[in-house]
Amino acid sequence: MHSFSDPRLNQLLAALPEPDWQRWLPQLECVDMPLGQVLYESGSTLSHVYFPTTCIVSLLYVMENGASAEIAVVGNEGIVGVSLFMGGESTPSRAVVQSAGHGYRLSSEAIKAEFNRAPVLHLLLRYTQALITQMAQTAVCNRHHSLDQQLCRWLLLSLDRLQGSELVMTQELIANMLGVRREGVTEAALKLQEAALIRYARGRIFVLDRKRLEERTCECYAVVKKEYDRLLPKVVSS
Amino acid sequence: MHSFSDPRLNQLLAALPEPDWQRWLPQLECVDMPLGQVLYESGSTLSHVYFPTTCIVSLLYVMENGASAEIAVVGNEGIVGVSLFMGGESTPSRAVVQSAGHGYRLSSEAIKAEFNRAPVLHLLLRYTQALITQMAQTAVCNRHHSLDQQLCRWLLLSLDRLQGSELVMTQELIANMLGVRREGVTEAALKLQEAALIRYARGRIFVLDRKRLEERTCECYAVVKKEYDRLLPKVVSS
DNA sequence: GCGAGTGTGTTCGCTATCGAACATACAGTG
DNA sequence: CACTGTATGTTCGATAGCGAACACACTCGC
Repeated sequence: MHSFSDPRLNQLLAALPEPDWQRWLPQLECVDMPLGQVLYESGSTLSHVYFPTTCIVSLLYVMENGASAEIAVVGNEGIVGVSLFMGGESTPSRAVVQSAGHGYRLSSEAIKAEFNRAPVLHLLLRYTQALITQMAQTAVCNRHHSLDQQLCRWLLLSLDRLQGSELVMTQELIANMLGVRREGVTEAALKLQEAALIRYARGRIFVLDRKRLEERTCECYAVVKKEYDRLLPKVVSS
Repeated sequence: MHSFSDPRLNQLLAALPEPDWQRWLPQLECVDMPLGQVLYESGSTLSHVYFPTTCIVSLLYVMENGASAEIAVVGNEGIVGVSLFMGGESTPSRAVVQSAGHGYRLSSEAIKAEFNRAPVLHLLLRYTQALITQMAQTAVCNRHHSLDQQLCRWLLLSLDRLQGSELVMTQELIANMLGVRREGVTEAALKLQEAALIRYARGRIFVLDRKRLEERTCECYAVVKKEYDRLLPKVVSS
């Protein structure tokens, strides 16, 4: 028994009309995506687009001084490497696997060829608009909301892209994503643990009370969620 | 003598191949864009896309409590209303004229019809990628850089979208855009004035030393600038 | 069962920004 | 010219998050 996941766990792939799907299938290549793997570097020419199935990928901007901040997160609802079909070939950010799992990839030539066929295009563009919303909301949240709220938002966004309620993730890594100090994350996480919203231990976080996390986060989470729901095809629960 | 500007002051329109341009021209409608005009509201269905020629438009997210933050700025290099061709029809932000002037607009039906013709598409998508970069960098900047640096960035981004070196803009408005207090902008602006980088008086800001503004801002400005230069057609100086 | 490495908890002083309140000063109106 | 509104300047205490340093504690490999 191999560990390859069903490509249609990715919602964009799942939403492809049958003829498109049949054409894509032979070109899709399953790839293992271990924690920390870099899918593309800032400014590098992308060779593939990635469709996560069971992993989560962070889009990070890495500053000149080495500090970084997550500007968006992509899971099985999306695609990594939109700059390939947006026409830029590269983008000044890095894509890193934030939660290990699998995904499928398609070569840049294949995606560009596909993109020149109209029907597929609209689905990918709608997804891109949702991604834009997530970025915009990240900007707003960074400006206006507390670390506590941002941690809740981050947990929820990650949770939405995984099955189950466990995240494999250290506070140090979360701090890198949010662009804050690790100590700040420790304090915020302590509060959440004391309030029995989450429980964690050495790199594992269990979400105990999702509902109250949603109450505790800022409006940014809901705005992004609503926009993904609006723009992307409904998921049939598997 | 009317005050209508040449539509080809907009760089995207200017970059249209001749046949496309001939087809678009009769559909373009010149519109006056006074300070503060709202081109679209959060969530509303867009009726037109706008091509600024001599104005600047801010894309703002307005929070539940009424506070706002600018997530991107569009001038004669771009187009307002990308969600129309991205497929979403609306977006959870507001577009407001930040600097008065003129622009041209195209009805949603027209832009969608045009978008289904391949060649035009690539130009608009490349622009959209540049816009995505601006948003991502806004998120990073909000997280990591000082108000002083952000003010420099904002001035430079605005300056790039105007001819001349004067901005008509109060500190209060800048504060709204940056999502900070007006007093903070006053302090930062004072420093810049004392250093003779700018001079201002009652809603007019004169940039005296652009070079040193660039030295003083964070890397975010250069990242965005470089990406616009890379992705968009070269401008022929008029 | 020991040690090294990793993950988490705690503390302290520091700084940028906030929130609120108030002062000044210029510009257009009548 | 006086009045009014708008734009800018200044101050004060409060606070969130930073930077640095250090303590503890669990886990894995030997």
